[in-house]
Amino acid sequence: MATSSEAEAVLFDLVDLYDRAYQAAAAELSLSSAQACLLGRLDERRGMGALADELGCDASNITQIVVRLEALGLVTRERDPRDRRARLVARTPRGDEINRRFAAAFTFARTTVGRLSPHEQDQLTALLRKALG
Amino acid sequence: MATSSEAEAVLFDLVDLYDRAYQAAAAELSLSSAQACLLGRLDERRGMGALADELGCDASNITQIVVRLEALGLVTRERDPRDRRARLVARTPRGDEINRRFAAAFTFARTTVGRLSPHEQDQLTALLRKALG
DNA sequence: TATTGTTATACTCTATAACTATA
DNA sequence: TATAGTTATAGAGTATAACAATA
Repeated sequence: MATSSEAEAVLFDLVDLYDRAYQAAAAELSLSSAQACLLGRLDERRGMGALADELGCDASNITQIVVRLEALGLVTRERDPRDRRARLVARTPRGDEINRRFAAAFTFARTTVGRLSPHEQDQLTALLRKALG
Repeated sequence: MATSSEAEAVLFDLVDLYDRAYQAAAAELSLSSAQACLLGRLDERRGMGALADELGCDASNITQIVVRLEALGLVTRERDPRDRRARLVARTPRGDEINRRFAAAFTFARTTVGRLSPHEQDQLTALLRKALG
C-alpha cells in the first residue's frame, strides 16, 4: 500500500469503508454499485453520452447498465425529438422510489459526518477541499 | 445521491477521485484494482482465507485473483507444511518489483495530503478518526 | 464431522471494435 | 463525413453451490 503517513492511512480506511457501505446499501435493494450510482444521477433526464462522461466510462458500458435498469422497470429510454440519434434516460416512478430507498439505506456518509460537531464538519470540508486542490 | 451536506459532498468527491486514481495506477502496470490491492497485502505471506477476510469477499473469489497473479508470475502458492489443506500466498521477486512500482504510481493520497501543512495533516487525521468512530 | 480451498456456473462491470441510424 | 448509441465479444470481479483433501 502507498500509505506511509497517518493521514494517508486514514484516507485509505475511509475510502474502503465508504465503498463497502455503498455496495451494501445497493445490495439491500438488489442493485449493483454501478446501477445505484447511475440511478442517482437521473434527477434530471440525461443522454447516454452525458452519463458516460459523468461516470468516466465507455458509452457501451452505459448501454449495458441502462438496459438492465430498464428491464427492472427503473428507467425509461426515449428518443430525443430534437436529435433522433440521441436517447434520454429518465427514472420511472418506481426508479424514484428505489432511489429514495437507496439514499435512506446508504447511511455511511451521514453517520460519519454526524459524529463531528458543526464546526468540525466545516473544518473537515475546508481541509478536504484544500487537499483536493 | 445521499450527499445533503457540504461535508458529505466532499467525501463523495474524495472517494470517487481516490478510486479512479487507484484504478489508473493499477492499469499502468496492467493490473486490475483487485489484483493491485491483493498484491499490496502480501508484505507477509498469507493464507487464502485470511486474504478473503481482509478484502471482504468470498474465498472462491480470492482463488480466481490469485490464480491470475500466479499466471503473471507475481505470486506463488505453497502448501502450508503445518496444515496441508491451507496454502500460503507470497509475492515473487517480480511481484515485489511490480508492487513497488504500483506504490510509486499511486500518487493520489500522497499528493492530496501533501497539499496540507503538517498541522493540517494532523487535524485531518484527527477529524477522520473521530468521524470513523 | 468441520475446515481449507477449488471448481463449475452464472451474473455484472468494463473496454474495444464494428455497426446502424441520424445529423 | 461525423456523431450518438448499440451490438458482439472478451476478460475480469464477484457470489453460490457442490466438491476434494485434510484435520
